[in-house]
Amino acid sequence: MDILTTLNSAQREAAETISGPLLILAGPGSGKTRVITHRIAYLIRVCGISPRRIMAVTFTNKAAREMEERLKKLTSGFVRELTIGTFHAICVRILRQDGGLIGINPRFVIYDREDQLSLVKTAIKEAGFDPKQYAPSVIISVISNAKSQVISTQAFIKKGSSHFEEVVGRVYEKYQRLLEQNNALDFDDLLMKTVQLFDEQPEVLDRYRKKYQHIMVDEFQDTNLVQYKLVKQLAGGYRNICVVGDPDQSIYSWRSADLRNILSFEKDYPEAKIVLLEQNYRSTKAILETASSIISANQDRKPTKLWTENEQGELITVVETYTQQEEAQYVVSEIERLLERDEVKLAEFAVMYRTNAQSRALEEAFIRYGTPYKLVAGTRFYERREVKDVIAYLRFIHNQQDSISLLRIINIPQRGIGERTLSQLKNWANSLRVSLYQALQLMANTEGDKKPPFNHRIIKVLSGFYEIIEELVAGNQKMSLVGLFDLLIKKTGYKEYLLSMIDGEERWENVLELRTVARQYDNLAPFEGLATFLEGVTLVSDVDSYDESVGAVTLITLHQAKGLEFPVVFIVGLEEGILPHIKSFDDPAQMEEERRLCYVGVTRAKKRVYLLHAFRRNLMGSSTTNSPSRFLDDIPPQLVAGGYSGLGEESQIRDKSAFWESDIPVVSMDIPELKVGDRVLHSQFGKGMVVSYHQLEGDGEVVVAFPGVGVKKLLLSFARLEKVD
DNA sequence: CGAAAGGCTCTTTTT
DNA sequence: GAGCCTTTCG
Repeated sequence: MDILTTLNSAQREAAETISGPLLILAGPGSGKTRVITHRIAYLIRVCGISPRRIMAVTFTNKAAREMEERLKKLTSGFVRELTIGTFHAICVRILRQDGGLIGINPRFVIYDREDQLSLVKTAIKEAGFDPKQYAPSVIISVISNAKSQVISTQAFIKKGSSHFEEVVGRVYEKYQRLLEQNNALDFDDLLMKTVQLFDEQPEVLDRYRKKYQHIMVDEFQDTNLVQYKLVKQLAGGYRNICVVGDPDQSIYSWRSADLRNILSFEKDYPEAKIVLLEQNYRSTKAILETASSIISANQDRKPTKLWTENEQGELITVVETYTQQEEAQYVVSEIERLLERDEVKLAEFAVMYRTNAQSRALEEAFIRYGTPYKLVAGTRFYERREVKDVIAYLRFIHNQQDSISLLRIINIPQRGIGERTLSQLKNWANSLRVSLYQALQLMANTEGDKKPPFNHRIIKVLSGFYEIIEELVAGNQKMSLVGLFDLLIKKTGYKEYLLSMIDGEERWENVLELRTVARQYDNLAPFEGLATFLEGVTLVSDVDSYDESVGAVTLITLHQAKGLEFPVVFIVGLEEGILPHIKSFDDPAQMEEERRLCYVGVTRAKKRVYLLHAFRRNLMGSSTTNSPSRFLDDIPPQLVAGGYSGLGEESQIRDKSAFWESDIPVVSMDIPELKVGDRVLHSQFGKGMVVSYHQLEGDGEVVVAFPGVGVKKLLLSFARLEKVD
């Protein structure tokens, strides 16, 4: 019983309700995660339910990991057999295990957005259309939407009414056939095929139903129809299904998430108990009131009664700057100001924005001030070319039907296999009705008039590639993953290839980082290691690698910020056209989602909120002027420092502009000559060593490793580095 | 065949 | 401003 003593009465009720359907409507900061973890701990420790009979679905892998950590503490250990993960991760496991029954080869690879794009392009062409006339990305999103609602190709074609739908229908059909030929599934397939598996194989479903006595789903407001169906299938036996969500935080409708799932839940489970978590433990009264005033302007919602016992707290700061550069500069100088007052640490700040492009101006300001920051989406490690190349090799070694990977790697590093060679190979493979790789196999293993009609040079280069792959495939039978990795680099000459490039060093380091990731799978059996590794690298998201313990300011999109919290939050770009985004202007439902996005941002904050907007902003080269976001109008002036109520037509900021400029440190002092390996002294970070050095006009950009502090990118003119011996 | 240069189009958010 | 595609030249 002691497990639940730290919970308030509503939380406790939610945690104690273990049988039957349960809907928890949890406002921001209401201890939702606590309730879920404590509920699971209660099931295990008090009710004696085996962890193996519990499934918990989270929104990100990171959330799953954290929940597991917390549970380890609460249950003193034995959570290993718990099924916990995202819908996608859980479905992959199910399909590898049982997908064979609906014709899925367990060696399938998962196609990401980029792979999808090239496959859809092929599909469009094969269906006899022009990819320039029908944007592949649009077609992908229509197909994805269909899959999210478990609409098969046949069903799609049947219901298609417009000409466009007919086109998509035919492309959809081709696309699915291509996926099959490549033995690949896209993200949506992982979910849709699992639902199909359960539909078509009742005895398999029955096995899973019997296994999972308790199912919990977090972030339920952001589930789509296929996920809802899946939950419904699995919970069909015991009906012990607990879903947790907040309609006001639904921000993924563009990914086919459907708020109506909450209504469906109440309808499908009329006996469901509903628990409201309304006490907020996170934010000050001022912040909560600001958030409420923003969200209450939405028409299509039920009113809520969020409250907090926390103090009133600081007023909200609303700032208009002239440009986005000044906006960024304000953020950094304000952070530096608060840091000096010693109340807050670097990691306690977050800067949030609507679009990734906005991070650039921020980054530049952080670099200029030498203020450490971490960009959550920034690097997109797994989308880097060199990382994708190596993964494509590994993927192809795992599954030689994967022609998308084959086409990616066949001429990297350059082997003289160009477009013409490739089209000859394709034609020959098509005429024999075999895959590209089977064609290579035939070419290498047949003699006489069975030989392909290629000239000598082409046969030679293609054979060269084929032999490398064969050797690697053989290696995968007996080597550890890292062993295979190293063999791959050696046989392909990939390291030399990278190092011959201008930014080769950095790229090679990324490959080494990927190798470090691979090491985690090294203790698995040869074949298993590669399979698990590939699964892991395709299903990771940017937030998954986000580490809050790093001492740096967080730069993050509003979408990614969901579920996180920070003492101080800056939201930038509160402008008409940005937040709310221009794409939502003609659709009231989308506009409401923009508002929820703003609400999510504000409710991340514990102590202080800054809302910024710029008068002038550069978008795609040209400069635009935006008026302040309509969301700002909904904040009562008494909550805003200085009683902001819109600056009106005559923006005062133009006069202030000079003030901001004077705040920029002036380049005047001597700039030390530095080179890699030099030791330097920084007034704040102490002693460090120069890791890289870039000469700029009248300045220099250095990356310095400060022991115990971390790696920092600095501009010499601002960082005031001193060279030491 | 491949590197380099020039011209085009878009930009929301992502498992 | 960048990424993608096409064209051109070696």
